[in-house]
Amino acid sequence: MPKIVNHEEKKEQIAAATWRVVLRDGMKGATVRSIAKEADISLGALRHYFSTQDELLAYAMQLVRERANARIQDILGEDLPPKTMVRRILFELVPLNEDTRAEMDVWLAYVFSLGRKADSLGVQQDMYSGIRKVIEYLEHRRLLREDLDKELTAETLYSLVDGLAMHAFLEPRRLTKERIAAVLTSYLDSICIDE
Amino acid sequence: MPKIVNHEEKKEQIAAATWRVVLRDGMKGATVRSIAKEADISLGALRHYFSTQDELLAYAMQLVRERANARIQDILGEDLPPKTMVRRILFELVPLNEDTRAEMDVWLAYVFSLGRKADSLGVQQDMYSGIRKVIEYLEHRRLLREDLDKELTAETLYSLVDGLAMHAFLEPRRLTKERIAAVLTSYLDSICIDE
DNA sequence: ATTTTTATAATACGGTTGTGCTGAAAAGGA
DNA sequence: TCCTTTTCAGCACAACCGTATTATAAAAAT
Repeated sequence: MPKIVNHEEKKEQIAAATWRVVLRDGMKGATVRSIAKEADISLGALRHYFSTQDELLAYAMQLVRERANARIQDILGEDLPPKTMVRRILFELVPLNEDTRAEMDVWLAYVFSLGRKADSLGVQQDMYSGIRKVIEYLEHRRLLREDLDKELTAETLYSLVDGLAMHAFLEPRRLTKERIAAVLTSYLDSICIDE
Repeated sequence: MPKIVNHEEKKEQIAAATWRVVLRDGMKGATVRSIAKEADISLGALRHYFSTQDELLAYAMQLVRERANARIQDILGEDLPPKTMVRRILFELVPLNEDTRAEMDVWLAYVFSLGRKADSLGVQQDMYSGIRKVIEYLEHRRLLREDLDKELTAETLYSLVDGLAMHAFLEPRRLTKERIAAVLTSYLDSICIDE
């Protein structure tokens, strides 16, 4: 056997380089050459790990999803008051620090570059059902106002979260993280029973 | 003087071809060549109206904005009950028919392809202030619940509108227009005084 | 009819793209 | 030591990109 190199680790390094390039130059600048340069490897080496550009981008972007999922799973493992836990989870889906902001920006640039393919590729498919579960969790803990339509509330919260992420991308100077947090908190309060 | 050709009209035809290309192939496929082909003109003819690609795209996308603005101005000119007028305006900002959906999809693909330039270019500048005015209009007509923070409410509504547009783009099969209308209507009701 | 200006077409050019191909270097197993 | 397999580098190629240049056609103005 040849030189030992952790395949998965190397692929993640390349994915990280991909993120940096997308953040710096947008999806248009995310060429295989510039990514290889950013990762400080040759074009041939890059192609050894990803045989096509689509494969590379799909991997790099799926990794973004997995990271976000992992963070949410961590929060679910903690022992927190229900409403605090819900707020913490929602705060992970919205750009409140430089890391999550970078993740969101990369993700948004990618999904919108897919054009009409985004639907069939099923990007962000389990997001709505995830938000749905959050709402049901609130109801189960008797924290949700009882006059609300659960489906509509979930859809509203879901749109609110991604709308905030979108505006944080397009207008980062106007939409500060404090403002994002305030919007999300106030909406959460508005659908919860006040006590 | 030479052959008479309505300059502005021709540019709008080319812009329309640009929209079709972006919808079909995404921003990546929006090359000057494919746009010229879609508009059924030569590359040289295209270049006679737009000397650079950026200029063409900027024109085509600003036209999208102007169309939306014009539709809203039309509604403002009508004589409608205040809440109906507000709902009608919000419905123009969200993809509820094939035309507005196409407009939104093209617009979203464009602004996200700009990457970090979007902020400095000030795309969708006056959107927030526009929503702000809608909220103030509701308050002035004594329709807005008085316990609400106006700024936060405007920011929430703004994010909700664009979040819905975004999801209509990414998940058109799940998020039907009926559902979009229901979400927007229910949120509008929730911030208005019930009577 | 001739001039002049615009509209359009055709072609060219330098650069970049994704991807394929070849071969060498490296390193564990025999 | 030799062999096999992985890792990686480099180059090549065809296609496409945005833009520039040039030439032709058309039509209003003189």
